[in-house]
Amino acid sequence: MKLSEHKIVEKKAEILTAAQVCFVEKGFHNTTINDICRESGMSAGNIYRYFDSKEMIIEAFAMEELQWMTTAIKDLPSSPDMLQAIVDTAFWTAATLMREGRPELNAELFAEAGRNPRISAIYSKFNRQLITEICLALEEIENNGLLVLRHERQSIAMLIISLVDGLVLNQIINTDLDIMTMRPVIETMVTSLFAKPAEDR
Amino acid sequence: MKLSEHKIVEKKAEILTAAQVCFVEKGFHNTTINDICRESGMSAGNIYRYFDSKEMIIEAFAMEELQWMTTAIKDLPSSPDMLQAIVDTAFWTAATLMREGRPELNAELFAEAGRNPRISAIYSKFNRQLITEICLALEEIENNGLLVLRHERQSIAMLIISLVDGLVLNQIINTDLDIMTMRPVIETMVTSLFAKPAEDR
DNA sequence: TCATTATGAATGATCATTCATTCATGATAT
DNA sequence: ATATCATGAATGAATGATCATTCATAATGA
Repeated sequence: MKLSEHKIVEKKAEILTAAQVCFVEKGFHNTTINDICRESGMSAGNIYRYFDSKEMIIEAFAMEELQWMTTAIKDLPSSPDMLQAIVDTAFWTAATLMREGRPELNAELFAEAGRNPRISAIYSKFNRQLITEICLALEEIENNGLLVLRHERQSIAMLIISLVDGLVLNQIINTDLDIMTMRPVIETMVTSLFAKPAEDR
Repeated sequence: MKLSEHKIVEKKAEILTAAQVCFVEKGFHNTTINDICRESGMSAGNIYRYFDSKEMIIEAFAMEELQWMTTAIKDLPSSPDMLQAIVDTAFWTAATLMREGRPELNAELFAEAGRNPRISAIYSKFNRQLITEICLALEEIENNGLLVLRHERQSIAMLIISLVDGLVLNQIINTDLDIMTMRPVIETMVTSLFAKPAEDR
């Protein structure tokens, strides 16, 4: 009996979940197909029915992981206090990315992007989306006139993204880096990028 | 004729330089000993006279790369304008780490630290040194009384480090990220962590 | 029964590591 | 000065392990 499209997606997801567990502890390249077999309870041959190669598993995984990040931003609420919304989202994103082996996966993705053009392309695409999204939010801030941006929208967006990425990755080597206690500092730094219309620069 | 201690160090350095070239383009795990042979013009057997294993080459390389970072900070000048010195050093460090395949190597190091306890230990050690060094500079700022820290010393140090790391790594996936145009934003963010004594918080 | 899914041993490639051998150079003896 | 030796440096083919991938076969179920 042929599997429905839906069931196929489910199977793939199952494999990717197993792969993720392996990737966290061994990284992309030290994870073997057999590791993924063990973790998913599937045979090697069967995994190859759903993915053409190990490479494709890594790619699909990267897509999924990065997709997560952009959807997280997508519902950046269009609240009256847009600045607070940005700070909250940045903080929440960092906090979420710091749980459950996520920092390790992020490091793996950066490293892979550095040498694998396909992963790099995927990452770039999502990153551009992310920047665009943040810029839109910044535009909204400018338009409502309560605050002035002290720098270019693009630059501000990149800096916020970098700050979050940096915090997440540093968690790997500094396990007692507690994001909660960082909140006030993050708030100060992000807020400093804006000024009241009167004072300007 | 036995090689002098000095010559041995030189040989090792030669191998590490070749390894670095390979690591940039293929990462630690896709680099083979033969790649390093080709790049260094040495035979496999000979390389094993200087390093016990590929693992040890990676470790030695990590040491060297991280050492660089701490020495860069070590001569954080004890200038009258300590705040400016910190901003300058952060900026200069980021700018330097963004050249010549360094972002790729940094990503590789983070990824490796996430799964290899020996690399993680090395990285943690250097990171602690870095934080200590920055905290000392912050203490000096507090002592001379011209500025007040708006947050804990440790937190400020970690945030600055994270910001720099994040910028460096984002360079990998955003090749038109130009650190020069980021300078004013970095300056704003770092400066925001301090206040004049009068206003305080 | 037959179409499809699943298995897992077999295949072939790649690699880290080893080791028998060669090479280079300085010391020693004539 | 020349020939011989000794020592450690360097080579690169061979070894053995590990893996991604394939495929002949079995299970499943409509």
